[in-house]
Amino acid sequence: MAISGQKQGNSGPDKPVQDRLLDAAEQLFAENGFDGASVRDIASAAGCNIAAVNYYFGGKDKLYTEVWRRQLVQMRDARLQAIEQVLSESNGKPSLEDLLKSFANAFIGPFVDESRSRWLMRLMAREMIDQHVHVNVFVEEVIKPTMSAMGGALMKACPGLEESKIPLLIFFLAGQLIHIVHIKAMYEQTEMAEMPAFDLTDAVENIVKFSAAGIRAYAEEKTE
Amino acid sequence: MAISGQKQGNSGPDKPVQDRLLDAAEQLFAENGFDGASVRDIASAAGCNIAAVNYYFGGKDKLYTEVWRRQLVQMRDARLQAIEQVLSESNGKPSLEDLLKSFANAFIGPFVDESRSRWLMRLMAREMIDQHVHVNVFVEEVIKPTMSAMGGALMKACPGLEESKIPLLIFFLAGQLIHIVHIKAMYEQTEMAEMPAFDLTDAVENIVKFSAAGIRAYAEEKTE
DNA sequence: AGTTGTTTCATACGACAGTTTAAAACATGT
DNA sequence: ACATGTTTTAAACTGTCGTATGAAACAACT
Repeated sequence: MAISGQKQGNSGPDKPVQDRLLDAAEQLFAENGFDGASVRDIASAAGCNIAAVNYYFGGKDKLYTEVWRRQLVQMRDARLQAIEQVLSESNGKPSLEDLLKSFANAFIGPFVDESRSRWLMRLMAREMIDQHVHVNVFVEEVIKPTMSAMGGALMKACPGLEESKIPLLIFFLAGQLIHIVHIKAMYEQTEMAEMPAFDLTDAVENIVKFSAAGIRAYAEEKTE
Repeated sequence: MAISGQKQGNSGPDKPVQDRLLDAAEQLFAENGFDGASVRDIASAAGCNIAAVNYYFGGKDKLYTEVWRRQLVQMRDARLQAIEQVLSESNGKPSLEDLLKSFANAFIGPFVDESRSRWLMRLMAREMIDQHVHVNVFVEEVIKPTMSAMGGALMKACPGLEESKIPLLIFFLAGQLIHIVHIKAMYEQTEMAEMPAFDLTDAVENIVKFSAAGIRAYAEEKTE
């Protein structure tokens, strides 16, 4: 069993087998769920033999964990980078709207980017329920860093904010963002007659406006 | 195959087989997912033979659909009733906070009520992803009636609201509510050290405050 | 050329899934 | 008591799943 020393083509359809497996698994797991995606389908989509997943990853579970971990770090980095960028561009004193908008776009970015993986949301939503990989790694690798960075940035954008309420406020923001991605997916799968069309970027703008007002309701508290 | 004419004991452990199957299936589907819950387990939990699910429901899929439909109507009724009650108690002019609070409690009520079914959220979250029963019935039976009733009530509580934004605002509210239920579930499954304890009723109160401010940001628009 | 270590392949294995079947048990009306 | 229709049961059927195996193909180095 060899792990290192690959050719690392990194482009084109002749990537190393591990990468092809990870890519195929990411898509199929997200589309059909952990149980719904068979090892045979994954191997077939990756253009290799069934035994490859056991040979390289030691089993279906390990492959899934690896797929998941790959998404986690990228998700966290995108969010952290978006926050840092807003902070640096505003010399440490960003407007609340700018911060929210940048965070929101980084948050839902992976879910709408068709070129990379628009199945990520389903993959993540499944994981929130099925818990194949322990919750702790998600908390430690994504939630905690994100909450910490975003909380700090919020304090700078809204100096009057009560610190103890900040995690809750971020939860509210994240909840709205996740939900509109779900709604968007629902719109794509059914003909919602008599209901208005759904535009994601428009929804994000409104979340920014909505949440900015909600957050300010907590910032103005201290001044009264 | 007989469907009608049961004893309808309606209490105690000697309910008709169909009901026992539905109850057991509801719990096991929610706990382990559609694939994770085997017909054998369900029948065993219901205290009857494996063939009963095919005999009475015509297959695992049909049983699942029936479980789901049973939850849908009850969910919708709880929400509609909460809205109507607030409207009647305030003679048609409810305060925004009262309306939001009542709706929020009706919304998350089924998810926290341990006596009835605290697995409902997982069941519903799964369904949002896996789509075993067509989305249309969910849209028609729950979303549309809820949006219609809540939208009308919102207009009465906030006369200045722009009507076209109302669906979006309700989505935001629902997104926050669903998310805190998820967060609550995460807290219960891991030891979130260094993170504050999570109280659902407290979170709901804050959602009311947060969303009331957010909604008013759209109500005061017309007056400017 | 030959040896060695790695990767691919077709195939087989055991387990468990949902469903079907046919007989037994039961209830009901005559 | 009998006949009739309904429900329950145990066992078998068919298919698919994840994994294991051992041989073939390949690459690299002596």
